[in-house]
Amino acid sequence: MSESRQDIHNSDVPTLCRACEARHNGICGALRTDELLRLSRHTTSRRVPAGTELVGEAENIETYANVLSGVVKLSKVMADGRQQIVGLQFAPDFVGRPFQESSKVCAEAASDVTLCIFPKRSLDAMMVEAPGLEHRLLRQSLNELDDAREWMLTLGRKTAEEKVASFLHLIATHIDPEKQVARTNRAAFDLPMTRADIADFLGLTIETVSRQITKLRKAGVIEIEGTRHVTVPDIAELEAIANG
Amino acid sequence: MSESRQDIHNSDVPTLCRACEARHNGICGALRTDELLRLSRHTTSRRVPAGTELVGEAENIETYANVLSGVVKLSKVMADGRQQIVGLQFAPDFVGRPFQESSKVCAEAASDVTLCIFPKRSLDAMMVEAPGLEHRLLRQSLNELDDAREWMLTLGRKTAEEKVASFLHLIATHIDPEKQVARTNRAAFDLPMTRADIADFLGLTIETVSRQITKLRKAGVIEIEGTRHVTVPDIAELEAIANG
DNA sequence: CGCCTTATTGAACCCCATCAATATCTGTGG
DNA sequence: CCACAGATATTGATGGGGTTCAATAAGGCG
Repeated sequence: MSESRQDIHNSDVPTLCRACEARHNGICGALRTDELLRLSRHTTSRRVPAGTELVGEAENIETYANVLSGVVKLSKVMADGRQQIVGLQFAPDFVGRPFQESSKVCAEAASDVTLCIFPKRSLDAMMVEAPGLEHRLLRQSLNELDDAREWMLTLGRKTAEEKVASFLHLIATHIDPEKQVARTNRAAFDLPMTRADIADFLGLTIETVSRQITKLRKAGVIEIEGTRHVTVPDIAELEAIANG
Repeated sequence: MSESRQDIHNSDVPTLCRACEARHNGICGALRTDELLRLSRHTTSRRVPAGTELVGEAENIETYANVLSGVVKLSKVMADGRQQIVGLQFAPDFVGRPFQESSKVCAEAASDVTLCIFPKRSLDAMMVEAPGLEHRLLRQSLNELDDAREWMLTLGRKTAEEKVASFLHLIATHIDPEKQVARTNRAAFDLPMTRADIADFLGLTIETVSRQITKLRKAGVIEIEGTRHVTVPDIAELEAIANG
């Protein structure tokens, strides 16, 4: 879990990584200081504005990345344009698909995003030497699989109102990597994506999303300022609606 | 990919494993002969009839398993009974959730199933020694994640007809582990599950599934004998319908 | 054959999509 | 600072795909 915890304050650790590792619990935590240093030589930190396409669907992958801030959306598109968002990556998630030449999804910055980008080859090579890396990746993959399956239940069986409530609950509990599962029953945050994105995530239309948000607002389950800022006075109530 | 290929015919390999490994490409392929032998001491092969619950939702996990034949369904249930199947495991898939005490899904035999069952502790211990095991598990997890995301598109954006066509295509291409992606454009197979299961997999009702199957039959896309046996004269056509 | 489970078919309804109009937000330039 | 324009969001009216309720038919197994 934290093999390198004592390394965090080691002055040999790249500054970029120190700032990251101190707060997050990403895959790089599996690396020893010297490995981290080696990887960081080919690493660049980058800020990209919302809407930037990081990897196209069926496109060859040359790089991996860690999300440092913001939200990355993974989506799939059908021939006739129908779109479905199949995953949201928050800090400190790893973005990439090892063992595969090309991506089966499109990765795009949903909000403004800060990324730590490194070449596929570098990490692939390091995976052979440092088994802890594969261990971390396996853990994250299994968590993502749990999330994906949880979302399949939402997509397949929930009503529009339950879907929107589920989405708001997801964001409320994931947007801020600092306060892990805060014990307060209250949350305030900015929606990291447009109504169109939310609709594509929920398998709904923009109009239905808008109507359900209005409905939740009028019912006092959420409060909204502008179109993006949401306050949830009672997260438990929101969760109850999300789960029927 | 096949580190132990030369071991397959080694007489030291447990008979159970020899029969399995020869045909399939499961996670045990990552083990050396002596490791395989050690694991096999705690391993039992078991046939279970359709409907057998293997792991309950939120139940503690004591064992893992490999699917040797048949289909295992993974499902989630809401408080009010709404159900969604979130994964289908075919031979030689691994069934289990490492790094977690309890399961977030219910695993149940969809058809009659043959399993190779081993204690969680045994494999967990072996994962520490044999890094190749985690490598295999990572590969399978990433593939399952790809599958889950593909299915999210189906659940969120496809019509009932496209969903049923997608399901039939999935079964046609996965039911028989022997003939990997057969090059013929024709397929014949038995549906491994009831209409109720299919509905729960597609996020539809039994009635809608039945109507869409009838529709595909009348259109000549599929032929049906009894309620289970399906023939697909033109898989490409089925796939075209599945993808809009 | 007869019983029970599973599947099909029919009719009415409803939730969400679609089409359409209006409102609000955002940022840019006068 | 305000006006304007394009993008984004809300709200309304209508319609359709899938659900629901109900009845009939077909398998499966003693």
